[in-house]
Amino acid sequence: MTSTFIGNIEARLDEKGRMFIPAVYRKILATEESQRIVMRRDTENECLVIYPERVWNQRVEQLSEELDEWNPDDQMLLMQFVADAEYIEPDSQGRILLQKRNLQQIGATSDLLIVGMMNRFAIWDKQTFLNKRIDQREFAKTLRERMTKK
Amino acid sequence: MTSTFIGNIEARLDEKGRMFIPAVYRKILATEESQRIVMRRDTENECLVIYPERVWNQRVEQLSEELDEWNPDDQMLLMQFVADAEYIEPDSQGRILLQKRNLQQIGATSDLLIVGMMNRFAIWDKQTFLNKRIDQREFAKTLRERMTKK
DNA sequence: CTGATATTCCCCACATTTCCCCACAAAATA
DNA sequence: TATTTTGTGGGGAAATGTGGGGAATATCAG
Repeated sequence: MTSTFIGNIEARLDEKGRMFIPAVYRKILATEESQRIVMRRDTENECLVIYPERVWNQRVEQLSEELDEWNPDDQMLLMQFVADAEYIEPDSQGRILLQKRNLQQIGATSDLLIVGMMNRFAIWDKQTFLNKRIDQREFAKTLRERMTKK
Repeated sequence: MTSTFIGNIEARLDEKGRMFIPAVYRKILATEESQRIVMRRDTENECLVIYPERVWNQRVEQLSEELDEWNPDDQMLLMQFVADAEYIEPDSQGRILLQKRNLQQIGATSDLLIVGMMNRFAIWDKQTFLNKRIDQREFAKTLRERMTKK
């Protein structure tokens, strides 16, 4: 059983638009069969999601199975999902270069936050994430209510 | 049948922010298949919870099953649960390094208390725990009422 | 086609953090 | 009292995260 991406790690965007992938995450990526990773803006939130290739493939497959191959609307959905994704490759220091349009999509300043999501992880502008966060007490309450057996 | 985490043990935080895991607990951890452990602030109280990886995985799975994969609110809950956790690794002496933000979350002074919770255990600031404790008589009464068959 | 400009990416340098290791104190056990 | 186990405290090497120079490559206007 291998580790998963958990936790949140502060990261800085340098002048050249580069961001390091935390060593903890790099180690997990290194255990993957394929070293390639895929980045896509999240469908729900203002953040970028990074998938190990295997996980990306699973996700696309899941969508393909669920959506109708001969329904044009469904196919448009699938196409758009794929069209906004791209392979990215870390440099020799383990940093990735973020494009201006990607940065724009998440309203990036130079303070970013890398957030684990088990089989993948997300890049947020730090402040955006903090604003989005449910406050601790509220979080506990919602979770409690949601999980308590009726 | 393996032992569980019970009891409460005083622990000190050293200059570098390290805290030893009591030998009793280390022995229990050693019986786990995976040596990895996960730490997360507790959702309900001002303390840090330490899970053997197996127990952590169970918990996440439990949440995943209960929550809806395509409901954004549910996903936010799950993400926040995962985002506040981290793998921690004891050093060769069996100590763990606590980050400043973790210490802050529990209002840690240098006197801590390690409290068993069966399949996991918690780290409290000693004074915080003592304040939180239900007094003995009250405790007996509540327990009696709660357990008495109606 | 050519030169100017921007982009990408390799490399080196350095500050900071983490963690390995040793030494020893304190407590438990024999 | 001897001996093992457990807990405490640093020194310093190694890993990690930053930053930037500059070569190679791509982009583009004239």
